Amino acid sequence: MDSPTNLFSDSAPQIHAFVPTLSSTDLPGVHPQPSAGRPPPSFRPPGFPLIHHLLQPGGASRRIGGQPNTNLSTHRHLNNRGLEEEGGKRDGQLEEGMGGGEGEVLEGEETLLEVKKRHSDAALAVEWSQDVLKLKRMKLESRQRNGEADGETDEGGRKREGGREGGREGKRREREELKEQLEEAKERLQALQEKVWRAFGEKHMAEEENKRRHRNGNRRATDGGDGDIGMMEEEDITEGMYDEEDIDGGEVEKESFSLLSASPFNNFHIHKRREERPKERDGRMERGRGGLQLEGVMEGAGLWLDCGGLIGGDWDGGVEDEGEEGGQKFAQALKLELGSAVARVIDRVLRLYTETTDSSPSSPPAAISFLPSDMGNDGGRERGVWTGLLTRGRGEQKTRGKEEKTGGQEGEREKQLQQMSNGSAGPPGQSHRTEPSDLTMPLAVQRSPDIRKSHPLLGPPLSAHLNPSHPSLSLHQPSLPRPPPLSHPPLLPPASQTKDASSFHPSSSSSSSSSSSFPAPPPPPPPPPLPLPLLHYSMQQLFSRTLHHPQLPHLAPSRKDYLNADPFLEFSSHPSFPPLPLLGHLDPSLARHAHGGRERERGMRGDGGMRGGGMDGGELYLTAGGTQEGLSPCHLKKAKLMFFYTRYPSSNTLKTYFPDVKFNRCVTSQMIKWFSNFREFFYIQMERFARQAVREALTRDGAPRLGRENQLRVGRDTELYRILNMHYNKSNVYQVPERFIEVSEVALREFYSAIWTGRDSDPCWKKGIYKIICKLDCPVPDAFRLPGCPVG
DNA sequence: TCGGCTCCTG
DNA sequence: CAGGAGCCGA
Repeated sequence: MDSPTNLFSDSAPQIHAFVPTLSSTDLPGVHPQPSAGRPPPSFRPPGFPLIHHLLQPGGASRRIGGQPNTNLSTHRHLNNRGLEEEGGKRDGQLEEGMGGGEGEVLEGEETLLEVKKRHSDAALAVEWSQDVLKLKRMKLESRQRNGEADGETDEGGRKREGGREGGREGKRREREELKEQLEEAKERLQALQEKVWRAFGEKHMAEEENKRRHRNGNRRATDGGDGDIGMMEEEDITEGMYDEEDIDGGEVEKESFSLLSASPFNNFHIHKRREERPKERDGRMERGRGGLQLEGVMEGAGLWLDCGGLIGGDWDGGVEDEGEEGGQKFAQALKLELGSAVARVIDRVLRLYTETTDSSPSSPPAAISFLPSDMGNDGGRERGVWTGLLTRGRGEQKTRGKEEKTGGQEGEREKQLQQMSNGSAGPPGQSHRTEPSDLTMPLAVQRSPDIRKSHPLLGPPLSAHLNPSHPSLSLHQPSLPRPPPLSHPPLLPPASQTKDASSFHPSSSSSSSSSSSFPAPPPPPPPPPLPLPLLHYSMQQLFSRTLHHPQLPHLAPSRKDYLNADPFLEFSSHPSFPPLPLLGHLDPSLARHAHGGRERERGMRGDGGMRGGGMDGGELYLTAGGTQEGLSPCHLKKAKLMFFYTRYPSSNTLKTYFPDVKFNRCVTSQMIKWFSNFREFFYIQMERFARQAVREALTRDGAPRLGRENQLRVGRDTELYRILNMHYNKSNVYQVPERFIEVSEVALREFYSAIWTGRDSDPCWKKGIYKIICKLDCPVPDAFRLPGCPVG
């Protein structure tokens, strides 16, 4: 978890995919030129298939050459492209041909496979390519017939039977036609092949041909054969092919630069790519040019595909025939154009929005959120941050020293705060609390830098990826020295500590001061489970507002006002976090589940509800006097944030910081129970990571040294930090105070020490640790004294 | 006796 | 996260 800038910088390439410079014509895979020499027979302007794709609601990813339904869809496309001219007479060959001539195919395929196994050198590539072209053609023919059959199931078996009869009659003639077409296609494709060959070099093409040939063999076996090619033992081979394709089909497809199969927009591949992206990024430049360009295409596509069923949907999967390539290219071009256009619109809207919020007088300066987290000095600075959020200028008074010196003033201030909270007008933020659904890491990784800059209050991201060139980095990565911890001397790791640190320390610290000087970005932390590109997020935002609350747009102008009115809302209603996790995929019905049943049952509304009406579930708990009989989810979130400062709050402390709660025995117990649960989680994690560290220390070198303890740290780039942040600061809109990190480190080391020395055999071994941690509480920032929910 | 805490369970 | 049991100290 590190500076937010880093994560956004990391996502920059993907965002670039939307900039106009990457228009569809610039994309190699979309460029019309490569298809110039392609056999045109089956190409049609894919108007209908395109729309068909766009209208695919499910967005289910389809694997190439995979399941029958995949083929069905593809066949329909072929059907729709006017291949009907060959008519029902071809239907008859669907089964007939498969039974008749497939043997040759398989024999040839066996031969090819054998050859492929024996010879991998480039010299065979050309020869193979001819075979591939042939097979491609066969496959296409087969698909056409299959499409005839599959695409018209509505008409029942009658037409099929009729077609079968017609097929018998014209069987001979059609074979001749097919052969002619095959020859024609061969020639054209061969010419094209030579072009490609020249362009990309023999070796590369040889490999690609090898792969493609293999894959084509698979598909042909899968799809059934042509009329002039026999079929035998198909099942066995096909099964094998399926297996093989399951295993490495995606890789083959990804690596191949196949002009015959320009279908890089494959969900499977995209997702696979995303998983590999971190480690691939470095090596990508070293790949063949074709591969590199294809990467660009795929990256761009990935963003759209991530929009789930919105538009990417079903259209990319498995379309691989040259006959469809034109349509595919058209679809890709349109998709990219749409993508860039929508992205521009979204960017504009977001820019407008963020300008209004940034220019609002009560908005904190951008730098404030990235103040060096030197809460270690007592949290005073952090308090300043919070106070700055609440009321401009008040934060300046909040240095620790001043507070101690001006206790009387603070008392007055507290009175004022209490008045604010109990005033008849009601706390401004009370009615605007929000419950943003959080998707911390994934978003953070891929959110736009612009967004991030405009919303500096976002918590630190997890990733340690840096883009030092990013303009905001200098602002937000101050080089202030890390403050000394309060009570416990920090067991700062030695400078030499690196990779062999414990797993909760996956990389060098980039937090605060020590990290910014690291020359090279540390190894990336565990990748977020669901990276969310900006577009996805933006679309989610737009859809969550428009779909859930279509009336919202007209409320947009007033947003600035109520933002100013409620400082908490600076966090809570911030659009920087999607209201819906990726799960939703822009589908409101799905997104509804993402908020969790309990909160909804309690009257907690989704993000949109709060924004639209300024209502919040918390209001349901309000009594006439402005306090609540019960505890709302907002209170829970606030309590979690308070846990960053105090692990063992007293009842009085709780009453002080929850002025809007009407405390009774039950409520107090519940809140105390909350903190008890917080502690439990905290200690469980500490113990878990400490044990892991001990294990690793033992396995690392047979003679473990206690010096390893020095590597026990909880930097913002560690897994432990990520877990803690996710638990207590799920929406990640609050900057975890450095103080808490230090406390966590102390706890971790205490656990480690206890486990290391075997003290954990004592049933009460944790009590001593509890006692230590108990003393490390620090004052909660005054901002928490305000009623309401700080971050939603 | 009561409040608070930990531990366990669901 | 809540509920309950058990423990401890005021």
